Amino acid sequence: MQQPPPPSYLDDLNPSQREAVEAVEGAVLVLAGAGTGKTRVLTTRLVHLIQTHQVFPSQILSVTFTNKAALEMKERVAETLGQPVEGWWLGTFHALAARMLRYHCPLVGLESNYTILDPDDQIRLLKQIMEAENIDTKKWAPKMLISIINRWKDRALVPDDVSLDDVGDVANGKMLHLYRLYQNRLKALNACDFGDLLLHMITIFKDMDNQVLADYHRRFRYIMVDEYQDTNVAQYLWLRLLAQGTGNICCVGDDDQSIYGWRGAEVGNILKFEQDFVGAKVIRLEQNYRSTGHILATASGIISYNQGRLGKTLWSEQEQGEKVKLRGLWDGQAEARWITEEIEQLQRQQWPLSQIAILVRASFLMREFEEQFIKQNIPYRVIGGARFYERLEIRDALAYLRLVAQPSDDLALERIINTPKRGIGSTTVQNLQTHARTYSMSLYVAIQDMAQRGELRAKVNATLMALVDSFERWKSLVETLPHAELATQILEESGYIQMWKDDKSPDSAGRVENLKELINAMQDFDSLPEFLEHIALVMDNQDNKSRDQVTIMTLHGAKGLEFDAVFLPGWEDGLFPSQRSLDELGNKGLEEERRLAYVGITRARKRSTITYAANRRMYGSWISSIPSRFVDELPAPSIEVETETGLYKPQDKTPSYGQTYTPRTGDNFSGKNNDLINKLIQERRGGKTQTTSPSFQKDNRITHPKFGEGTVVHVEGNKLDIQFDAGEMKRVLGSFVEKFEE
DNA sequence: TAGATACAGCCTATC
DNA sequence: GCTGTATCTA
Repeated sequence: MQQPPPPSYLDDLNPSQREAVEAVEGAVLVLAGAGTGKTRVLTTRLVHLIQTHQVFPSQILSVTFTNKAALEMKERVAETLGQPVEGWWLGTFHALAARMLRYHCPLVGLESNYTILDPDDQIRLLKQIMEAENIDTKKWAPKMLISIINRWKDRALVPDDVSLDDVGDVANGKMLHLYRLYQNRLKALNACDFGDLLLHMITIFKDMDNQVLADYHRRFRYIMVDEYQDTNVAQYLWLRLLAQGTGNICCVGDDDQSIYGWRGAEVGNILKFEQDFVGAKVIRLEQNYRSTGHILATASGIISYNQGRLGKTLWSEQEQGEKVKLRGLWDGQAEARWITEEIEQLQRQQWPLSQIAILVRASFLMREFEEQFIKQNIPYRVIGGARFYERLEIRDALAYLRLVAQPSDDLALERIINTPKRGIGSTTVQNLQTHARTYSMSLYVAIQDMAQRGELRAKVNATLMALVDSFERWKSLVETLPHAELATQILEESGYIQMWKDDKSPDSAGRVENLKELINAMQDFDSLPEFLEHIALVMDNQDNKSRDQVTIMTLHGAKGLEFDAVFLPGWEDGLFPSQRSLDELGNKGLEEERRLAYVGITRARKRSTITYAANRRMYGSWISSIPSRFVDELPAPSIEVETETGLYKPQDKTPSYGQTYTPRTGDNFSGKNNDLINKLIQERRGGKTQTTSPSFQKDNRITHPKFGEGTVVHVEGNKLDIQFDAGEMKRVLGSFVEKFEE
């Protein structure tokens, strides 16, 4: 018998890629360095399973971190196969867990129409609990405490699992108690948060009295995981429980690109893979197809300073190319100006703008670039910022819909009970909450109950009964009216749309548009609950990458992407590596920052440029910095230094980070000339117009709305000491006074 | 109840 | 330097 020829989809793979594709049985870890064809391996492997091993797509579970990654995989597989794949379990950890939980939620005490709370709801809920427990929400920020709970959930710790040593004196030693109360509240609200989606499924899997895990073992023959270095403990356990069936699990990742430790990712998962899955095969993808030699050498040079790596040696057949440029500049504005000039030069040399990116450590750095681009008329797009479903008006509209779908959703009711304004104040809401708590009922029921007992003031009673009547009417329409029409009706009858139409602020028109877009999006779904789950788990910002624009984004956002030319500004100690990471996580934090640098440099195909500024405006005051310690780690043979004299001499580095730099009061530094630009930026972003408050100097004449006219005698940051003409000497904030032109 | 003033805190960001 | 929120006052 003759061997059949190997399938053609294997043709373009190098030996290690091919090995990774063909190793279908058992546990496999594919260590895929930056630019080594990771996505290609994942998609080809799936095609291989389906075509050569005759696996049904419904027997394959593929997990990603983002919807974008899932979508990309789906598209690429369809492309290779020539048709879309049906029945494949492909999605994010949370979407897949939610899909499972819909079936099994009664096992953890939830009804199938449970609500998935967003991070904002989580905070509000915890805050309420803290207030009820008399814990000072000023001393202990709810935002901070909820992140402790989230980290516990990342580690798959339910309240019973949390050890007392873990708790410390946070929230006066009541942290664990708060966690318990929080979980109880969620159950009472028939809700769960993102972490619970996985945690509940793990609880169900571990319970031997049900057959749930055994059923999934029969169902899934092959499991594939992308970005394994970003998994947290809960995700690892979820995967491991599922993989216990056939033992066929293939994880793809790169320990050098682990940059999400701060949100619970556990690099240990990838480092310990061989111990966790006994007999695991480790395959390294080391041939880089993306970057030129110097870029690769620079990235490798930096990352080699990290300890405890699995170790990979990236190599490439590409030419050495240009050296990585390094440039120091006077301040953030000069930096933006210089990079803009570089980009204009690339533009003249016919580099497409869509292949140029500016990757920043923190988003406040983006502003300076936007200003320059607007000035120079360079088209750009900013990735990041508020997502569609995070917008105020979308969240309000969703609250109405959530309440119709699930009347016990107290958080939704609180959100809209006085939006639009109905004359229901915090006192009324508090009374309702007390009543609801006393009788263990939802707020919605509490309204009806209090009304019946005649415990509400006549005016409030009338308003609330009208609201309840509306909701009852909308609820009765859920089954009969198409939900997009129902949503339109709700937003009109509640007066919510009208509220924005009447609003005079410049962004209200945009908000009305967004609401229309929301209703449009609803039409693609069969039911209201299905839509609500989609919006919580799957809704992505679609980016219009078709146009020829420079991309401005964070380093985190850039992982997985590539560009011809990449600019990496802000390489200053304290900013990058970020002081906060160093303070909070020490060497671990430093290494994660270094991996971020590695991710940044390896995004570039042909040109990589690193810059730093001696002075930068941060939160309104000026900060002087020294170049990032990573600058010293750049391998000299691959670097071309282009530094203005006097700004940076490696031998003569005087640590001055944190010192305040007194700005020149000239035009470059005052907010004066930026008013027009601010307006332009706001227009593009669709946001409201912001006013730049003028900077004040001694002897400026001012007016204050309350105290009248006066003279500035002393300036301290944004605080001014003013001698008022009426005789009084006062210290006021600059934002409350106006310059007075005589 | 709602508008005005005061003031803290701010990185990265998926679902 | 902006924004969200806590607190005060009409």
